[in-house]
Amino acid sequence: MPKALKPKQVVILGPTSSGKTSLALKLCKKLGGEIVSVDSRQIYKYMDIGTGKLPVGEPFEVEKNDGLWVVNGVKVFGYNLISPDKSFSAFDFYNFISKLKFEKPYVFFTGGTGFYFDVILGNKKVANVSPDENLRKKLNKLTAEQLFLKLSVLNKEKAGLIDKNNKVRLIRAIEIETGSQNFVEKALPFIRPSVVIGLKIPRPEIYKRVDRWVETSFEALIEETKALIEMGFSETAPMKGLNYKTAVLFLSQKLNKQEALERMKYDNHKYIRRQETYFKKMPKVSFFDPLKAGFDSLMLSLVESG
RNA sequence: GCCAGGUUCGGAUAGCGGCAAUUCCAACAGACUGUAAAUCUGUCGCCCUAACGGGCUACGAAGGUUCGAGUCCUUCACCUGGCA
Repeated sequence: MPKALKPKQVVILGPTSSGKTSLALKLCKKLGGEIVSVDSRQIYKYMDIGTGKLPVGEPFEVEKNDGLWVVNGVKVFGYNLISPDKSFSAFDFYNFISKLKFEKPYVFFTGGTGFYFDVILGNKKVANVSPDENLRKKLNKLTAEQLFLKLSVLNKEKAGLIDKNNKVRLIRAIEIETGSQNFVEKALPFIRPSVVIGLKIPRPEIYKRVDRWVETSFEALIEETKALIEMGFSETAPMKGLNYKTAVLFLSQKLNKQEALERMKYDNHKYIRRQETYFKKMPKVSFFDPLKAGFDSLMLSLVESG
C-alpha cells in the first residue's frame, strides 16, 4: 500500500456539457490522479445516463461499485452513493468526502453543483440541525405568507433577509430556529485547492452541445427511466428533476418525442444558465473555454504549476 | 361561389369601447447558509429620466363611427372548417 499522500487538489467546475469529466480523466491519465464527483445527482444509483456520469461518444472501460467507479483505470468517487428514494444533503456530501483516502498525486474535484462546492470549500456556513421530515411535511401545508410570519416571530433578523416567496428556504429557516436550542452555523472547509478551474463555453456553443447530448442520449434515457419506474422510484425526488421528469412525461404519453426532446433541451439550457449564475460569484475561479485552441496543454501546465 | 371562424409583441394564447395590452414557452438577468439537476425573483415594442414619470410607434391592410378602437362598422388580403 502506498503511504497516505497529501495530493494536490484541483477544482474543475462548469455547467452541464462543458466537458469537466473528459478534462479530469485526461489530466488523471497524464499526471496520475483521482476524481471526486461534486454533483448532487450522480450520487444516485440506477441514474447513469440522465445524470451524465460518463462523457458520450467515447468507449470506456468501467467498473461500477457503490461510491466508487473505476473509469479506464481512474478512480471516480461519488457515483452511486445511494438509491433514488433516499434523501441526501450537502452536509451528507461533506461527510462522504471527508472520509475519502487518496493514493495519487492529484485529486480533481469536478462537478456542477455550486452549492456542494461552496460547502466543501468553506464558502458557506451550515447549521448543525438535521432535517426533520415530520416538521417539513407539516410546514409544507402552510402558505409562503404563513411561513414567513412564523419565521418573523422566531427570528426577525433572519426573516428580513429571506426570500419571502421561497417555501423551501422558509421551511429550512424555521427548521433551524426550532430544531435545536443551541445550533451553530459554521463553515466546513475541507479542501484548499491549488487551482479552481471554471469551464465556460459561449452560450450558442454550449446550447448546441447539450442539444446534441439530448438527441443522442434520448433512447437510452427512456430505457433507464422505464427501469427506474419498474423499480418503484417514480415518485422520488430525483425523478422529478432535470431530464427524468420529461422522460416520465414521455413514457406516460403526455408528450410526444418531438415535444419531449424540445422540453429537455430547454430545461438543460435553463439549468446551464443557473449554474453559470452561481459560478460567477464564487471566489477565485479562473474561467477557460475548452473549445479554444491549446486548451488541453494550457490546463496541463496550469495544474502542474498551480 | 355561399356560410361560419380566424389573422395580437421571437412562438403560442387572452382580450368583446379606456390598453403598451393577459398567460405560457423561449430569451436575458439574479437569489440561494443541511432538499440545490431542487426552490424562488426580476426584465422582456422603441426612446428620454437617478426615480415618480413622460414621449413615440403598435394587435393583417385601408377607410369610417367615437372624447377615446385589438375591441364596433365597411371594403380588401391571407388562413381554417362546412355546404356547393
